[in-house]
Amino acid sequence: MERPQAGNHWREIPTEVKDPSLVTVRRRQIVDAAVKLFVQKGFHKTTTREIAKTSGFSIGTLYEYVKSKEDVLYLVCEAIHQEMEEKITQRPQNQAKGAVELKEAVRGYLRVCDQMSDHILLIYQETKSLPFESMRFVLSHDEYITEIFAEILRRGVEDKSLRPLSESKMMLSAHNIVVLGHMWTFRRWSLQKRFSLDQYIECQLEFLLKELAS
Amino acid sequence: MERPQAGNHWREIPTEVKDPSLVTVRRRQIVDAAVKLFVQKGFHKTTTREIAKTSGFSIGTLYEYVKSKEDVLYLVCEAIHQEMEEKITQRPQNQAKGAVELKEAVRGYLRVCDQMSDHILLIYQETKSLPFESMRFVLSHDEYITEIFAEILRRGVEDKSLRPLSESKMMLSAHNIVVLGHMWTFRRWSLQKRFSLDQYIECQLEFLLKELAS
DNA sequence: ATTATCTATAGATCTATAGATAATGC
DNA sequence: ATTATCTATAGATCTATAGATAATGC
Repeated sequence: MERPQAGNHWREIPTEVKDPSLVTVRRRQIVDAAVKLFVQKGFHKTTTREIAKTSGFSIGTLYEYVKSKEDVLYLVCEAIHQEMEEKITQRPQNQAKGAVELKEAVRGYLRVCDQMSDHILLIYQETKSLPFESMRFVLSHDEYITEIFAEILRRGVEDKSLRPLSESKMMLSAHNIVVLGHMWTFRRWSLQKRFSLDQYIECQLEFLLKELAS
Repeated sequence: MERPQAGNHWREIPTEVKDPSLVTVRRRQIVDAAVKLFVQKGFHKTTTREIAKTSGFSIGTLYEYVKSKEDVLYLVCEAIHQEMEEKITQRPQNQAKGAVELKEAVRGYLRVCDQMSDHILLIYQETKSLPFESMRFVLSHDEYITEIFAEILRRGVEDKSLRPLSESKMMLSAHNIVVLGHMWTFRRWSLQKRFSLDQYIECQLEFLLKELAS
């Protein structure tokens, strides 16, 4: 699964274990366990012992695959972002253009956010617990997603199905779109009183196209 | 300073100290110290000793004014919300109506968010660390702010300076407005590369009025 | 006498590692 | 022989409290 953008590589986390495929398997176990526990109780209230136990091995083994508890958090953030990027970019590239492409992309994106709401929430809440370097890697993911929408907007402006927009306004609109997905996750208790996912999507699209359509 | 809404009262946190005015003074010291520390290093990485020391008294004294560390977090959230509500509702009630009132209110709100960005961020990141009951009180603040904007939208629709909107779409738009302020805080590193606060406000208002103006 | 504050620490963690054991492959 | 895993625990916290001291007001 190639990363779609050159600048978007991940940090190497050191391990004591030699067999790379075993590292992959065990770290997947660690990530699955940790995601579950962090979503339930947050990073700080989860202990390394719990992570090890839920992963299916001992605390000693856990520390063969990571150097610290913060490494686990980084692996979790990385895995979540990879999953999001895959889901977003692997949408069937239908041939739509301009405003129609935008609608399709926003629909797809908001569905992904809905599926991954716990994970998005987790990242919002725990990113600041990462060491600075790791945090920068995590934040760059967000810029990447924003850039995807900026590109679609540029194409829409070019083919005149969207009204003319300065580069800055295009970026702002891209940010707004990304945030539409996040707000569905962190305001869900409030929003879901009134809206199903589909209603939310269609209403937001209506607003968005009032803003942008030519 | 009357609370502007009846349903919007705060939790009582028990104390061992008899003199209520002393409790007010000391808790203000605690909140000021804790806000500073939590913004810097987060709730979990801040120790009760640090809070006591920064407040200017001993750990023993701290525990005369709160029962637990989580009480401190609750007091912090409460103080931040009070400050926000005051700043938002005490805007000079100019006589503007409809779309103009909306613009003024959004401008005022986004300025408050800019001033309080560290605090808004803090609440986003640490609310889930509160015990359930406290969390509900904190979340109700958000609904209150949203309702302020919903009211303005209703008036604008009524006087026809805004286009007709169903009650649901009005609520959604109110949520969107509230989130405009929050996103300025949690995407500031990205947004401030391109926008000053004033530019951000005017661009978002332009988008918003394209959506809503009649 | 009562209230507020401080010092000292009990008790309960939790992370990370050292050293022992089991499994694998030559 | 090497690699992976486990057990047991060192060492370092951190929260919350008990009991001692100082300050206040009658």
